[in-house]
Amino acid sequence: MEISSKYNPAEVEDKWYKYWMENKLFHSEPDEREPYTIVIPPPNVTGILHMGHMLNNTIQDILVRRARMEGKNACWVPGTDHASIATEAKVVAKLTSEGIKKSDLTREEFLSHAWDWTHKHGGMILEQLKKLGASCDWDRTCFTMDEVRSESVIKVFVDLYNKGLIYRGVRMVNWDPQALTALSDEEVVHKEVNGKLYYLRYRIEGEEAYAVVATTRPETIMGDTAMCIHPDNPKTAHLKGKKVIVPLINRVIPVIEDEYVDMEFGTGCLKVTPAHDVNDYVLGEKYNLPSIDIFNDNGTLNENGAMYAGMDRFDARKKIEIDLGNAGLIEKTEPYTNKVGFSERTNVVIEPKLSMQWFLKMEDIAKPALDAVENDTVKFHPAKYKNTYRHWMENIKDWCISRQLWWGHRIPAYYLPKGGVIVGETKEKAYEKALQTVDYPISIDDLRQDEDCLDTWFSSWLWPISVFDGINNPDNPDIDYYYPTNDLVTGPDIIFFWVARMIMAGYEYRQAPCFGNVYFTGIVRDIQGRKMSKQLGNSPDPIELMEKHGADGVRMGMLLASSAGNDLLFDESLCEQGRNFNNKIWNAFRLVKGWEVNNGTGQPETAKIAISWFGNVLSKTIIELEDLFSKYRLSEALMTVYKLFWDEFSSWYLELIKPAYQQPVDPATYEATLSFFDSLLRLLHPFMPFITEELWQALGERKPGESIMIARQPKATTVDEELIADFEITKQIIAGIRTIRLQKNIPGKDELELQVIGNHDNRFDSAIAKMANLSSIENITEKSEGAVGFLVGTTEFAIPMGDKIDVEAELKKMKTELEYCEGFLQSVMKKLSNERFVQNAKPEIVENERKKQADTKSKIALLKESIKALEQ
RNA sequence: GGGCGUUUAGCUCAGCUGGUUCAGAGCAUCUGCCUUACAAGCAGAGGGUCGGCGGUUCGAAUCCGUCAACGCCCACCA
Repeated sequence: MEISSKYNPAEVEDKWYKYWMENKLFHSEPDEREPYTIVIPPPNVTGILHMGHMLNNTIQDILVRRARMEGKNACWVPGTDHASIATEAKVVAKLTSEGIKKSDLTREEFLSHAWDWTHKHGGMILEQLKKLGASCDWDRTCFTMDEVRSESVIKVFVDLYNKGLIYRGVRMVNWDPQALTALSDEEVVHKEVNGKLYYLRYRIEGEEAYAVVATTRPETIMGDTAMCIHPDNPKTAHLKGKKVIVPLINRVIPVIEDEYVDMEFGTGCLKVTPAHDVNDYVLGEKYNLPSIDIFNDNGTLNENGAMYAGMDRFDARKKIEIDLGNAGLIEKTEPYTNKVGFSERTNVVIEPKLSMQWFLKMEDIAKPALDAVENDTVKFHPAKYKNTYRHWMENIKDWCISRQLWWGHRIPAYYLPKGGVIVGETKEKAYEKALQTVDYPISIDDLRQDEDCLDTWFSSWLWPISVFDGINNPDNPDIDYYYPTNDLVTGPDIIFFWVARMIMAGYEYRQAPCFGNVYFTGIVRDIQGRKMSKQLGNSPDPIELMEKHGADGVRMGMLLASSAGNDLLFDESLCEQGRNFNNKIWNAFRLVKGWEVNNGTGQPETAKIAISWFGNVLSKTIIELEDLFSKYRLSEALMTVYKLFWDEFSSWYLELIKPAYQQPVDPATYEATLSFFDSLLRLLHPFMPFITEELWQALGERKPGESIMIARQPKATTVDEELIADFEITKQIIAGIRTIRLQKNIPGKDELELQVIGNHDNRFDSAIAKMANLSSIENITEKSEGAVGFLVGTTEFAIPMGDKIDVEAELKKMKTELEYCEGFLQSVMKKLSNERFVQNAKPEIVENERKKQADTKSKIALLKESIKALEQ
């Protein structure tokens, strides 16, 4: 049969993915086997695949496929996230482009647009994951806003409310003036911004003097309700008990004293704007100050902004600077860098704003979740993230869970006509409850549902439970079987958003951890170490990459770059390495399958050696791999299999057993080789699913529906370490001869004679002869004249050269070697003559040094002899 | 401002509890080969005083201190 010398992924990948799907090989149902469960970190429903997804899902697929091949009942649940704020923003933008304003639509109309959008663009990312080979159980695909998940979210909200853990209150929250919603602290990113520090003059009431205040936000002076000084600050002591006048608007405000004020900063005077600064808010509470809100929700100034009403906050800042300057009320300005909060989603400057929001009390539910990670019930890989986690959990603040959005789970709270709120899973249930609590007649239509919806993470945190319907039906067979899940693979950037909260939900609703291990991937960066981003245009399109290099090639490229716990610098050339490896496997297969088997052919000695040696190397590697997988060192595991296939199997084993051109192979060797190949494909399968399936199917007779996917991982047998070590010496001898060939320009076709001086194990001589193309191997006592030699251990090997020898070059080489050996011997002797070393060091260490000493001495003797012989 | 982490070959990284798997791997580089599986390949080779300084020890890439550079997380100093 004629097979191309290049592997063509495009021809095989879709075929096998279809085959796996048709045979339901991804699907899992509870049975008597041990379960292995992963839930996917749900990507945004309308998102498209980027390199971060590629990495994350490649890792999950490797873990799932490996577990499946270990005989576990593997289940990888896929799904998507409704991504409340991001999706709503996209829908609003789309409507705007069509000339439709959100404010002109009813909630129902808007949601209908949002669902249209979701159905049109949704789920594409899951289709893309199939290209990667992801072995998800697609029959279990979930969406955070589908019926079961929505019901779960509402149920949990009601439950937590009834437990007294959810409350409603006016708090200072992070307000996004573009998305027009509150955000949790985690959704705010602080960035350094170059701005100005303004020194503003506040006239002291009844005096001609001024008190000067330093601020970065002069536009907020209209909201000032006090000035604050430190009680012990001599510089500001003259202001005690006085009142000052707010510039421009001439409102009189008191001077209060609090130790919060930093005496060193600015002028020692602080303007207090309780409505627009978190610290000022605290001061306002403490001293019972009025709070004047000067902003509209969209960041423009309201009627409290006096002559600036209607202006955008940043325009107002510029205008007020001019006006204050003209009025002589700015003492000076200086350049100033400070940290400003930005919305993670819309990237606009966050405005601290007082508003009524829903909160979840965190302290109690955080406790078991903190312990679980501390005592490794939930293990973090790498463990360094335990510190980050602990710090956050120990300082946890209540979670603002309400969002002023429509796209999401609407808060199941219903307001009564005469005040008060009832929380219930449905309006009907709330109404029933209301009838019991109010003493006036009401109809169900009198109940008005809260307009807000819940933070997206309020549904994601239930994910490991809700995908198995464990909230609505806590005793169903799926949740009993699959929960707790085994591994979670995600990025450290969402450790607080998601990971921590899932662990909390796990303890709150299952009294058990939601997963055993969390594998944190690094961030995918480009080769220069920059984050991949649309703006930079440095992010390759994953689909194009897979079309170019094959999914297996890209998977390998991703993994090669991702050493455990570090960011990865991704470069397309890594995929080329993956593709090259695919070709290597492909061609090894072509070689083996091209052989003719002849029952009459006897098994050569070299083949026997090769089979025995490689069997041991294989077993040894299998054991190594088990260890690496147990530590989640996947990149190293891949490298280990890579070297096993490329170096040990292809370069050594296959070359050893390869019959002469157009000669048949004996059946015993052929069978052994097929069996090794089979094992190698199984070891490789979790990393490169497509090519391994293609070749495994062609390697032997397969029944319909059979697949390498559900074959077992090969098992290790006992390992003969000594045999492996001895063969390593054989490799060195062969390499030594090859080096001489190269140096002396002797073609591979020319047969050589090998002379051995000293101890030599001749078990592998036939292998040496074959691999180095020798006509004879001879034990002699003295190297013949005109032979070029090399040392392996303390044994000398030599090739007679006749007149080809370059005496000068040989001498130089040997003298260099001698010099090195003498230096080495000296350092060993120095150690051994140190009494404290001999006394204190472990006996085997000392023994080792003695052996080094003896070996080096005999080497030196050999070299000296050879040099003497040459010099004659 | 606090906390954590990183620094080992040109690049990306392994080196756990100090001493033969201690100076390693892959890629890149260099040399010679189109040898009938594979030139996207084969064979071979070179390359690092383990960030700087100090200490502990018979012995330090490994433990301690300190400095430097870089990265990440957290924090209300206007």
